[in-house]
Amino acid sequence: MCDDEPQIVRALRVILREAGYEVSMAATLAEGLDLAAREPPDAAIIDVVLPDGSGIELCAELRSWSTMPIVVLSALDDEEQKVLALRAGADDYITKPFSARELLASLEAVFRRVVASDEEATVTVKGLEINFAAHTVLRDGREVKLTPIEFKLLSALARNRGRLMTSRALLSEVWGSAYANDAPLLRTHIANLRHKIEGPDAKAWLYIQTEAGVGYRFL
Amino acid sequence: MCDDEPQIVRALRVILREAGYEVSMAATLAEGLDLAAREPPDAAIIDVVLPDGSGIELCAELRSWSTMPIVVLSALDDEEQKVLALRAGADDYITKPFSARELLASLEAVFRRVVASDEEATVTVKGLEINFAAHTVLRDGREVKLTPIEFKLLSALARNRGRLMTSRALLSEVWGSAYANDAPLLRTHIANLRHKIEGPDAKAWLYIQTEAGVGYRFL
DNA sequence: CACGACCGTCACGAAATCGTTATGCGTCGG
DNA sequence: CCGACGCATAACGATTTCGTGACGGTCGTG
Repeated sequence: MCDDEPQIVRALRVILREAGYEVSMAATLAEGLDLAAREPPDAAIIDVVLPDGSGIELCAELRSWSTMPIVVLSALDDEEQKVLALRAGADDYITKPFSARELLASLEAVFRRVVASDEEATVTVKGLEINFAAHTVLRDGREVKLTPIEFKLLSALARNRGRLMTSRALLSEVWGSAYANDAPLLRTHIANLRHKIEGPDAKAWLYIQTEAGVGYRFL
Repeated sequence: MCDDEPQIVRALRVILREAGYEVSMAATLAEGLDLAAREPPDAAIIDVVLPDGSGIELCAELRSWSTMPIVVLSALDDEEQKVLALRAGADDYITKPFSARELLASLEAVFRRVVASDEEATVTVKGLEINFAAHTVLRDGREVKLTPIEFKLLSALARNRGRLMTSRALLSEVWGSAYANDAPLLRTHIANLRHKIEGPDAKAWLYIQTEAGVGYRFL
């Protein structure tokens, strides 16, 4: 659980303990990241607003190396934010105030979903296999070497496969919200990424389509 | 394996043997309990319906004194029952009919998940054998002497074999969270460790791959 | 046809990261 | 008391990776 409001923390702890879960807590983004890395929990509950950043960033960060179920809490019922959270890899989005039953139901649903599609840590599309847990990409069986940023970029795209992602969304997910307007930056990295996952010689883009003026789409 | 339907028993035995597992069988709840106590297996596969009781009971019974991975088989895809089984301590729930691949995937997933708390497992990869209980490492039969920290480091990597571990995760697991940012520390110990488990002279790293900017991967 | 908007590509300097070696400190056993 | 050992830290060269700016191509519009 990652939240900085004492009330919420207390309430959550009681609810979860009572339901038989073991709970460990962090108050900031950094702490949450550290905690999750040190003793990986079965699931994560994250508040959107944290002292040192956005819970959605933390969500994306966790998703880059873990498949644990993630539930995001938010004070406002904003459709936009909800979509952002889910795109960043969250499994559910709950708005405060919420009832204990609501939260527990969400958790159980998320658990069921994960057990069912367990180890869906790998996405395969047209001969391109992306393994999130191992941080590897294979094209027709051969490994493709990607830089950290290229992998984050590809992950963000692949997690939303089929959907169009705006340049703004991609930039803030990979580089952080400070870079949200740096379109040229995104262009060069998309170019580099394409050359690695498409063949060295490719006439048409097979995996990453560009939607002029809007963004990019994976598939 | 604990099941009373001859067809299933035969099929399972073939599937598991073929995958390299050693199999012992029991037909009833009582037999299963007895077998598990007499020669504790690495994992248990239990049918929900047994002649003398419920497989879920057996599951709970085993859980009271063992941490072995447990997979529950059921003829009906009942959400309610699935939750019951998982609550009783099962690690996965598979509905019949199931494919061989499905079962094996489940088993592997469950093994990976449980290995963390399993102290008596021994991992062998490409001539490198790591015995967690005995704290020993053998390369091609010859013992390799490791310092305590080197062994902890190798263990952390080997327990998550195939997966990429963040430098941050490795540091907090081996040295504690206070060192989570001390990348240079990790580097030198990785270097020392490599020189001991790879030959004294090795052109490419066989066991520990490095993913620049992210972390390390064992395999 | 001229123009602007947008995209893909290339090249280059700055910064980050990695592997390695060396040094100093503390501990333990002989 | 002294040497051996494990460990943390520092330093350095080599390589990789990143961000930026410039350039050319394409498309749609007036």
